[in-house]
Amino acid sequence: MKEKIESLLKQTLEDLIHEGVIPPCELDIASVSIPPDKGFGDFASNIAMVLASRAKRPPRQIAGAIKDAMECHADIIDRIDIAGPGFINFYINPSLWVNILHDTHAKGKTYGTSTFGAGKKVQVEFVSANPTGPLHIGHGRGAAVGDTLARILAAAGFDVEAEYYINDVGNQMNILGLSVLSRYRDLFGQNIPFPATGYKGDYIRDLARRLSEIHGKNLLDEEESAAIQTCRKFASQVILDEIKADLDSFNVHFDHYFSESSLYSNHKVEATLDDLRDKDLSYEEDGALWFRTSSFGDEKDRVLRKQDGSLTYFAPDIAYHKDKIDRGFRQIIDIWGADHHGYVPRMKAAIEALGADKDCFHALLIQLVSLVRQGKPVQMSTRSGEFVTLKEIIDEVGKDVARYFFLMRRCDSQLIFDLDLAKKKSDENPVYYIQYAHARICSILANAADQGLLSDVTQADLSVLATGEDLELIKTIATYPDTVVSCAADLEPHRIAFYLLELATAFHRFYNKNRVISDDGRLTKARLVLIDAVRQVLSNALALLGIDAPESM
RNA sequence: GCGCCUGUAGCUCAGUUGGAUAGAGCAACGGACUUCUAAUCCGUAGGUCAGAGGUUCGAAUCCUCUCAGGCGUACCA
Repeated sequence: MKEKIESLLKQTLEDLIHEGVIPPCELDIASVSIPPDKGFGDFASNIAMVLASRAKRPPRQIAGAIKDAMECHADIIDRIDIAGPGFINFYINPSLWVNILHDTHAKGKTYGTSTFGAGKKVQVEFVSANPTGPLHIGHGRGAAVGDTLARILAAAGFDVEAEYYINDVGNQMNILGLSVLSRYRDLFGQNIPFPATGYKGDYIRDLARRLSEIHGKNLLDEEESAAIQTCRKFASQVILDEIKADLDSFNVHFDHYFSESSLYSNHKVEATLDDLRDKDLSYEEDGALWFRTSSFGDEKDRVLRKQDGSLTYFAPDIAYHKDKIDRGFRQIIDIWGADHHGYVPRMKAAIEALGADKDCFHALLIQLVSLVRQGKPVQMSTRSGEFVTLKEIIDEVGKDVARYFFLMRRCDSQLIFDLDLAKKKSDENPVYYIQYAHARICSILANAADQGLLSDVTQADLSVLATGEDLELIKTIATYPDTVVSCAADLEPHRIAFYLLELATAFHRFYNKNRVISDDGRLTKARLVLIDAVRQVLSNALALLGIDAPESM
């Protein structure tokens, strides 16, 4: 609908430029928006004000010329007003609005999808937590955002891949092995001081216990490095399996798990380092190998290989992103915790140095989540083992509430997750408000089915819906496809959460003021079509957030 | 010190990328169930958009400075 008005406006502008009424300009500036108040029509354009200084004529006069030229489209536009400093307000012919419902019905689950990103391969990489411990609440936000963003991009027509990068190489994995071995020895009375940097969570003791069930006390006799290896391998495998199970119960799905160690076994790290050296992008200094990231906007050069000969985290990460580029992704979206924001310039530099367009890389930074229980902040730290796991959150408040809470804020705004609030099954909880709207509709549809009213609704005369709350509902349904596109274009999934509230509100208001099933047969049929469309859109939008749409509550 | 994010109603947050009288939810107050689910609806009240300058027809939005909170500033990951 919006596009229709926009193209009409552009066409009119072109004609007026041709006639010399207004000076030449790019047609792109002719955009149409939904006004803040219903009194300003269905759509509005500020084009006359934008053109005013260029045309050296008052905006209202230009608006008048545009209005006169557009009034011939009476089949689409009911009325055109000029308001305020020079806004052009369009009132759409109600019979056109009503047609949206045919569209919703015909498209069903695909209503809201588009070809916006057609033909473009994008990758979203998220969570990517080290397999050194269970996922905690901070990972939960990244998981919900990443998974939802992937769903939104797919709905907008992109060819999307969701990927998890497993950091299964490096020092923290040895610390994990050492931590488990230490607890294992404890079980057999060997009291060796626990490593200062070790992981202290109870899950480490569980892993040690399970290891003892498999190996008995055999690991005590092994050489320490071999025993650490055994512990490490076992622990990371078990933990990764648990992470996958947690993600599954959170309705988060990945197309691909990418192992860091594969970069080594396929010699990709080596190849990348060679590549950088051959292009003179790296150099030796002070016994270390440096990458000239400062030539690409970073504030200083970065170390690839340390003095002790081992590689930094950065080195394989460059190889990893080179691999992403080689896989043909037009957009590479990394979802990171905001505490990693200092890492963005060097990754961008790396992308550019690798010869890719630096704008193809987006680091989406997710701000911190702090947990509040009974009004008090819950302290968390992975190393000390004091953290609330994602699994605990899901068990406590449910998957749907947890996902919605993570998705209802802009990513760059810090999130206070109030556990007591999340558990309340009341007005304070927006998730139930939205799901309740869906359940209510299902209930009405079931009633209608019992009365045999659903048989010939496709022939319903929808023109009876052209007023009041019925029309408001239709207009809200009509904005859904645009909302999905804007979320995909701006990488802002929270807008779907707000859209759902808006649609649920419009429905509840409609419900309280009107009856769907009434003595008026024509109106009943039309309204059954209407609420089924609302049900469909609620269900589609909830699916983007990975939240269930219950048929009864 | 430098860099990034945030600051909007008592609380939690939106604000379509510069547009019209700044909006929701919760909390407060007052109403609505003989009716398809009251986990709902309607009404009232609530604001120096942290502060000060600037840019222009027009600023919560863009620029500069100040203040406050968070994060970062590794040859850690």
